[in-house]
Amino acid sequence: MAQKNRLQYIILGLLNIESKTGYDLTKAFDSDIGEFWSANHSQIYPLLKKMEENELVSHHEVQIGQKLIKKSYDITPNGKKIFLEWLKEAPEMDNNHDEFVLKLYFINNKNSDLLKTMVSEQIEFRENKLNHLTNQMKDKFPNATKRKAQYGHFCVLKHAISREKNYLNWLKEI
Amino acid sequence: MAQKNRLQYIILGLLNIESKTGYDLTKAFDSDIGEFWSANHSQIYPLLKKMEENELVSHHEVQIGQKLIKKSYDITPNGKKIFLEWLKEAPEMDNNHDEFVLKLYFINNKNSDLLKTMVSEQIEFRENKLNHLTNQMKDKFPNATKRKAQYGHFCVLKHAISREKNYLNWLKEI
DNA sequence: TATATACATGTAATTAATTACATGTTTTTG
DNA sequence: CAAAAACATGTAATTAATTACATGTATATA
Repeated sequence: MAQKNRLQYIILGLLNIESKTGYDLTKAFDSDIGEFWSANHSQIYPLLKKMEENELVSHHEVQIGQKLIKKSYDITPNGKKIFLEWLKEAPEMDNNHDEFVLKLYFINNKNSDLLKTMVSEQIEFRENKLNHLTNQMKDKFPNATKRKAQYGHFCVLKHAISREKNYLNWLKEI
Repeated sequence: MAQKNRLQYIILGLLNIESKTGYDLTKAFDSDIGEFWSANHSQIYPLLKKMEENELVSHHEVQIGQKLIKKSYDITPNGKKIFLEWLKEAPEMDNNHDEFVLKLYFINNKNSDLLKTMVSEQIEFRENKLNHLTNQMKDKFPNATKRKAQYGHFCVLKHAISREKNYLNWLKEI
């Protein structure tokens, strides 16, 4: 694609919290981060290698059981520097690539059956998502202490929830 | 990237309205469609060529001035079929890749100066965007007739506006 | 104890998308 | 009329990201 190397910064951000293996990082995209970003292990492993060459991360080996040796990656001082610089830069604004919205753009007949089906399916989908997100919120931020400890994450989740609510309102108006 | 060929469908959708040149298509991403999707001419021209090979589009030549010959592309019956099939499919949901949100995720100190700067800069940015969008709305949909004629586009713009308002509310809460 | 599931780590092939390179014509405007 | 801006169309190099290929270990469970 030729994007702005965002995965690299996400990896740095996650390693900045604590040492992680490629597998741990991969899993992060199935849970927390996965709520708003995606990545595959087949992209993560080679990138970790490249980042190690560039001295943004290093790794130490951890023996598990009899044979298995895990590579646990750590952020280097240089990695921290690069990460903080990125945090401080103004974020790039790229478009919301929402395929539902894209499709809708091409539908000009207010009364078409296709529009009705699309909208009602989308409503169902979004309601499920909203449900999932509110559960996440209950699980992860049941009290003020947790909200403070991970304030950024809390805000992001709150954002996702209000976005879904707003999305649903809009859908119902159509 | 290995995405789902969405640009191809956008091109089909735009050609389905009327015959267009590569340049016209490119410009579409600076105006209407550009509000929520992006593409470069260096991606559009080769794709048009490929789509012509696949018989989704064809072109006819139009002489301009003395020397210049424009290629105006038309959607083929097969192209229309493919486009409508795509419209009917359930849209793929991919993540909102919002870099501001991503950065926020990594900031856990509620009182940090960085957070304050980031949020206030983002508020400014989003207010400009909201402003731009409401102007678009006034320009393009001043009356009910226009809203009906391009209902999809109208809905998309309304969505963008309500999304920005919601985004701003959320930002101000932080 | 067999077996399924989760853990763990890679590479290869392909495609999508950006940035930069490259060239020429037509129209507008000062 | 000269110059700038907009029109017009491509290619090349690079990078990002997905899907598929490939292999093996450790742990939980039936």
